[in-house]
Amino acid sequence: MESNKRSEDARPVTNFIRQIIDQDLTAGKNDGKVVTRFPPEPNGYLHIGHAKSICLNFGIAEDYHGHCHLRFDDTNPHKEDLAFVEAIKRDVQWLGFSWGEKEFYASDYFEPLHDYAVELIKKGKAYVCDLSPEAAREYRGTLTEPGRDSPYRERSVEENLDLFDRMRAGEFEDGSHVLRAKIDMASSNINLRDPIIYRIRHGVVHHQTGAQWCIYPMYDFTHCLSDSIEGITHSLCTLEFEDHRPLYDWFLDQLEVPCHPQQIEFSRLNLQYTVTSKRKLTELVAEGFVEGWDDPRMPTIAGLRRRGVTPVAIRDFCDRIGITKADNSVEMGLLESTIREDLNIHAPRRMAVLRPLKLVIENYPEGQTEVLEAANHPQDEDMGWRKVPFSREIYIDRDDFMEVAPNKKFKRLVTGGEVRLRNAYVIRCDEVIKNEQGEIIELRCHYDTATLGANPEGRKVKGVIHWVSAEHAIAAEVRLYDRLFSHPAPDAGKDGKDYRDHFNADSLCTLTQCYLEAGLTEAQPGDVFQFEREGYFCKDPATNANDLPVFNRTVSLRDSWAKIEKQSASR
RNA sequence: UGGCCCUUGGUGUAAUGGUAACACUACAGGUUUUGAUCCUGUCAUUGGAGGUUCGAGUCCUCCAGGGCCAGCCA
Repeated sequence: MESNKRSEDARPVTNFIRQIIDQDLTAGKNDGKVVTRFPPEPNGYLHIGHAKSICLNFGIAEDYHGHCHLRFDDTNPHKEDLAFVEAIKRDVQWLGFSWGEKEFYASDYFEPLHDYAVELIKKGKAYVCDLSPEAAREYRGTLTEPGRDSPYRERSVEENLDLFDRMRAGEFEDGSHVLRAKIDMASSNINLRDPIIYRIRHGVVHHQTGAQWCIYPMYDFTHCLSDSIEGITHSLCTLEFEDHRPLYDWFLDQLEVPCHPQQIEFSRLNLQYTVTSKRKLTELVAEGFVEGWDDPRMPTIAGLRRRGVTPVAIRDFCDRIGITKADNSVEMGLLESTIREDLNIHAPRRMAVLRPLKLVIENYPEGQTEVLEAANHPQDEDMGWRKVPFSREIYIDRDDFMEVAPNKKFKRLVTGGEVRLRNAYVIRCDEVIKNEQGEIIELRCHYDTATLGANPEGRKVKGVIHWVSAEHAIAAEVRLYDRLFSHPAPDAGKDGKDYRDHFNADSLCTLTQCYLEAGLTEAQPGDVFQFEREGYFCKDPATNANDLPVFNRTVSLRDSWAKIEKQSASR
C-alpha cells in the first residue's frame, strides 16, 4: 500500500491558511473543529489546478482531524451534467481522497435557500426587479462610475413576496424578473450593487432536481449559505473571489444562519505551456484539438492518469508548489520532476526499441535463443528479475548508431566500434548495409562471448544501448507527447493572439513500428514501465487501428546527451 | 480614470523585528552495464525611494510594476 504521507525528513507543509487555522484553534474558534469543502461545478473535468485545491482542502481536513465535504456547486443546470459529477468523483477518489458520507449538492439546499431568500425579502433586504438584462447592465454603472437605483427597488415587502412566489410558480419568462439583494448601487465594489440572487430558467432539466424548479439561485447567495448549512469553518477559494467576500459576509450577517464560515482566498495555479481554465479545456475538446477530456496531453486529472502520472506525483507536486496569494507561473519541469521521482522508484525497467534498426550478429548461431536475466530495477533487488530472449537478429534504435562519431563524447555504436548491449554482450559493428537510396537498413556485427555479465579484457567499453530480439519482440504503437502549447503562457491574451494560436501541432508524435520486449505482452492498461534510456511509458486502455497495443510516454528520462548535442549544434 | 489584492535567485516557496532557507532548473565534477538514478559543489543582500528601530524581507509612507472585478457564469 502506497503511503500518501510525506516522508519523515521532508519539512512539514505549511502555508498562510494553515497558520490562520492554527491561530483560530488556539483562540478556541469553531469549538476546535476544522471543516473544509471542495466545491466543483459539474460542468467539466477536473484539472491540475483543481488538484491544488483538492490537496489543500482534503489535506487540511486530514491533518486537523476534521472533514472535507465534496459539494457539487450545481446552481446552473444549463451547463451541468451528471456525467461530469461522476467524472469528478472518480478523479477525487483516484487522487487518494475520500469524503465518506459527506457528499453534497448545492441543489440539496434549494428549498432552504428559497426560504432564506424569503427571509431576506421580509427584512426588506431583497426585491424583485423587472429590469431587462440590458437595462440592468446600464443601471449597474461602471468601474469608475456609481450605478443607479432600479425603479423597482422600493417595492413593498408584500409585493416582493407575491412576485417572488409567482417567479417560483413559473408565471414569468426567463429574463423578465430577478430577485436582487438590496445593498448599495453606489458601492465601489460592483458585487455589492444590488447583486442578483435568483434568476428564472425554464425548460432545463436539472441533473439532481429534474424539472422541480424554474428559479435558480446565484453563486454568491448559494455558496455562503451552503457553507453555513454544512458547518464549514474555513471556505477556501481562489483569488478572483476576493471581491465577493464582502457579499459572502453580507448574506450571512443578514440572515439567521447556523454559523459564519471564514472565506480565505489563495492564488490559482498557472502551469507553463498549458491552460488551467475549464472553459478553454472544454473548447479544446469541443473543437477537436485533442481527442477528449482524458487525452494524455490534457492537464486534466483524467488526462494525467491516462498519461501514466500517479496520484502520489500529483500530490507531491501540490505540496511543492505551495499556497500563497501571489500570482505564479509554475514551470512544467517541476511537475515532470515529481513524476520522475515517483516513477523512478516504482516503475519496473523494460527494453523497447522505438525507431528500429536491424542488427545481425554474424557469429551467433542461427536459430539459437538464449534466455538472459535482467533486473527489473537496478537499485531495488526486491523488484526481482525477468527473462529476456536473445538471438542472432535484434533491433536497436536508429539513434544509437552512427557511421562516424560526431564527436569524442559519442558513446554509442559506430562502424568498427564496440558497445555494450544492455543486460547482454558487447558487440562490434563490422559492416553497414544500405539500400539504393543510401539509407542504413541493417548492421552486421560480431559479439564477444566472454562479456555476459563481465567486462571485456584489456579494453573499456563505455556505451550501453538497449535492444530487443527480432524474433521475440512484440510490435506496438508508442505515442510521444510534448507540451500542449508552444508558448509558456498561451492564455495571456497579449499581442492580440488567442490561446488556440499557440497550440503545439507537434504535441503528439505517433510511432507505429516499435518493438517491445516480449514480456510486455502481459502489461495491463495503466501499468507504467521505464523503457530504459527512453522514458516512462504507460499501457493505454485501447489498442490502435491495427489492433496493436499502445503505450503512452508519461515523461522522458532526463537527457544530458540531448543537451550536449544541442550545445554543439549551436556552436 | 474606482475598489480589492500581489511583488524574496531563472521558477515555485520558507524565513512571523535578530546570520535570507528549501525544492526545481542551470552549470561544474564524481559513481554507474540506462548519457537514467545516486553523490558533491556553484548560482539572490528580498521591485524602487524614504522613514521607525541597536537591528527591517518582515513595521510605516510614497512610487513603480503586475493581477482581479462592470454574466440573469462559478
